[in-house]
Amino acid sequence: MARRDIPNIRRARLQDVATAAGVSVVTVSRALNAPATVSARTRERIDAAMQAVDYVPDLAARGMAKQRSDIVAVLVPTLLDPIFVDMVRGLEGVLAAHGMHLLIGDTGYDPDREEAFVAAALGRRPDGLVLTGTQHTPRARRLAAGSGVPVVETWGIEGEPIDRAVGYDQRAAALALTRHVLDRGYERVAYVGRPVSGNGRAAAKRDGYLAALRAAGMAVVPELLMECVTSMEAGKDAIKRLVRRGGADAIVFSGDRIAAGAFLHCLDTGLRVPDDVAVCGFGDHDIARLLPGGLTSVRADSVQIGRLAGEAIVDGRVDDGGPRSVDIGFEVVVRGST
Amino acid sequence: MARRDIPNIRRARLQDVATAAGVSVVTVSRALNAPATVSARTRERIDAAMQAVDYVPDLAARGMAKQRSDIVAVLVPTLLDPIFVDMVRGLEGVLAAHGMHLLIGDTGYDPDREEAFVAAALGRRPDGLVLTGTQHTPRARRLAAGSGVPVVETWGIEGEPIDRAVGYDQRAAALALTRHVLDRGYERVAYVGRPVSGNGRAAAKRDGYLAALRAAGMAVVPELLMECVTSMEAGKDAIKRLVRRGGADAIVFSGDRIAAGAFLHCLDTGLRVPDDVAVCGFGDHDIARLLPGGLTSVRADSVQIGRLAGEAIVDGRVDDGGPRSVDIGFEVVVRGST
DNA sequence: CTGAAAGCGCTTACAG
DNA sequence: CTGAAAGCGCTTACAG
Repeated sequence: MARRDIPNIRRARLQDVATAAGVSVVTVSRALNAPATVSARTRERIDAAMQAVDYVPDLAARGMAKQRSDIVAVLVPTLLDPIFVDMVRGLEGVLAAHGMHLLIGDTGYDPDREEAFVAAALGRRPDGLVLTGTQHTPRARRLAAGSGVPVVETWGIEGEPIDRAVGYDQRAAALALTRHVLDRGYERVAYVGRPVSGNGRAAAKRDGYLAALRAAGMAVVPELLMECVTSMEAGKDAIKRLVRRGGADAIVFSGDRIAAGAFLHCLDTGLRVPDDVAVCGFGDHDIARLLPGGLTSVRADSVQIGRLAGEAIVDGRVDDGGPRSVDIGFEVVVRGST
Repeated sequence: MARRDIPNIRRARLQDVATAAGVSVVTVSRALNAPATVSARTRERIDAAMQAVDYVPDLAARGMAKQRSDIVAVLVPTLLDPIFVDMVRGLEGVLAAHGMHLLIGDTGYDPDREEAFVAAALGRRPDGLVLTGTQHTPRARRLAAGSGVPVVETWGIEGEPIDRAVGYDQRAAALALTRHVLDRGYERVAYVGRPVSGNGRAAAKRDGYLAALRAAGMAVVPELLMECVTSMEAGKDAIKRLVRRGGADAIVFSGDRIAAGAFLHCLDTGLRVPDDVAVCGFGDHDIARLLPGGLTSVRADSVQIGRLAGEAIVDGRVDDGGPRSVDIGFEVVVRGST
C-alpha cells in the first residue's frame, strides 16, 4: 500500500463511466440527476459501469456547476458545552435528511476566530451559515450579510439579526431564574457565568440577574458576581470560593455543567443543597434531572434550536421577507436544589 | 432584504478583483497564493480591490484546480457520548491549525448510514477520512480503501486497519477493569454496554469482561449481561433492573455517562456505593472525578486520539508505508466507587 | 432519448 | 513580473 507515494490516485470520473458504458458524459450525468430522461437500457449499462468502478460523483465540481454546495457551516463557541452539541445534533438531523453536509467550527468564544471561520466557511459557498449569538466583528457581520446565503443566528435573539435568529430571551430567562431564587427567600444570591466581553448571551444573562436583584430592591455585592469557564471543575472551584468568601446562600450558574460540578462538590464535602447553599443551572441537561433531589434549571430546547435553524436554511431559498427572529421560549424548572 | 428572491447574488470573483485592480486573474491568484512573485505596487492595488469587494476565494473552485479540498470528513456514532465529542475537538484543533475544515457526520451506530456518509464524504474529495472503529460494511470499506485518501480508524485497533488506526485495546481495557472489580472480591459482577451487533468496540469490551470472568473461574450469569443505549437515564434504568433482578454487587458500565446515571440514582435512593453496589465506567470523563468518592474508570485520552488522527492526515501525504495502528494505551483509574 | 459546447471559479505550466 | 491557454469534473441549455 504505497498509496502515499502516488499523490494522485485516479478516481473514476463521469468520463470514465461514460466510456465504460459507451455513452457520453451528459447521459451519465442525466442518469444520475434525472434518471427518467434516460432510456432503461442505457440506464442499466450506466449503472453497471458505475458499480464496476465504485463511482462517487465529485460534489465540488457539481456544486460549482449548479452553484449550490449542499454544505452548511455551523460555528459554535465550544463543544465542551452540551447545549451546543445538542444544537448541532438537531441541525445535523435536518440537514442529513436533505442530503446536506455540515461543516463545523469551534471558535473558542473568540470573535476573531469566528471572523476567520466565517470567511473560510463562506469560501465553501455554503447553502447556509449558522452562527452563535448576535454579536460578531463588523467584518464577520458584513461578510455574512453580504454573502447572499441564509444566515441563522442562534440562542440570543437580542438586537436585529443579520437574517434569521432562533433562540430565546436570555435576559428574561436569567431574570426569571433569579427571581425564583429570591422568592424562595435567599438573600445572598451569587451569579457565575461566562466572561461577558464579546459574548452577548453572557451579558444578557448577567443583566437579567442584576435586573432581578434591582427589582427586589437588593444591592449588588461584587464578591457574589463571578466569571468562569465552562467545565464541571470550574463550578467546583467557584462554589468553594463563594462559600468561603463569606457566604452566598444561593448561586445561579449560567450552565448546568458548571452547576453540576458545584452540586457534586457539595455532595462530596457534606454541604447540604439547598439548606447550606442553593444551586441552579441553565439548560436543563439530563444531569439536572439526575442529581439527587434535582437541579433547578432553565429549560430551553437546544436540539429544537438546531432543528429550526436547519429548517430555516432548507426552505430559506423559497422564503422571502426581511430578517426575523423566532423565540422558542424557556421555562424555569424548579427542583430540589433551590 | 428580498435576498431570497434573487437566487444568485453575484459574489465577487477573482475576475472582478482583477478588473478593479487593472490586472489579469492570474496575477490576483498569485497575489493570493504566492505574494512574493507579485510586485509590491501591484499587490497593493490588488489588496485594495479585495478589501473593497470583501473578496472571499471560492474554495471549491480552488480545490478542483489544486486537486485538494482542505476538507477532512469525520464520522462518529453519536454526539451524545462525550468521548466522541472530545475526539472531534482534538481533531478540529489540529486541522484548524492547518487551515483545514471539518465535515462531520453522525451515524447513529448504523453501518448503513455510515456507508452512505462515507460515499457522500468521498464525494467532497476530502484530504482525509476519520472513521470510528474498524467494522464497516464491505462497500464502505472498499470505497474508503480505494479512495486514495488517508483513512484513520479510531478507538478500536483490533484487526487490520484500512490505512491507519489510532486507539487502544478495548478488550484488554474491559478485561483489566473487570479484573480489578473481581480482585476487590465482588462476586456478582454485571456488565452493561452498547449492543454488540455491528459494533466491534462494544463486542471487544464485552469479550474482555467475559474473559475476566473466565480467568477468575466464574460462570457467566446471563441476567447480569445487559445491552443499553448511551445516556444517563439508561444507566439509571439499568441499575434499577440489575439490583432488583437478584442482585449484582458490582456493575461495569461501558461508558462514564451511563455509569454516572447509575451512580446518581444510588445517591438519590440511598443505595450505598460501593457497599451496596460497586459501579465503574469507561472514559474517565470529568464527572468521574467529581462524583462523591469518585468513579472508577478506564482512562484513555479521547482528545489525543483526535489529535493523532489529525496529525496522521496532515502529514499523511509525505508519509509512506503500509497500514499501521497506533496504540495510545489506557489506564484503570481506581476511585471510591469500587 | 442522446450529445457537443459553454461555463462554474479557480490554478498551473508555459511564454514573454 | 505579468498574461493567455488549458484544465479540474461536473451541469445546463440548445440542437438534433
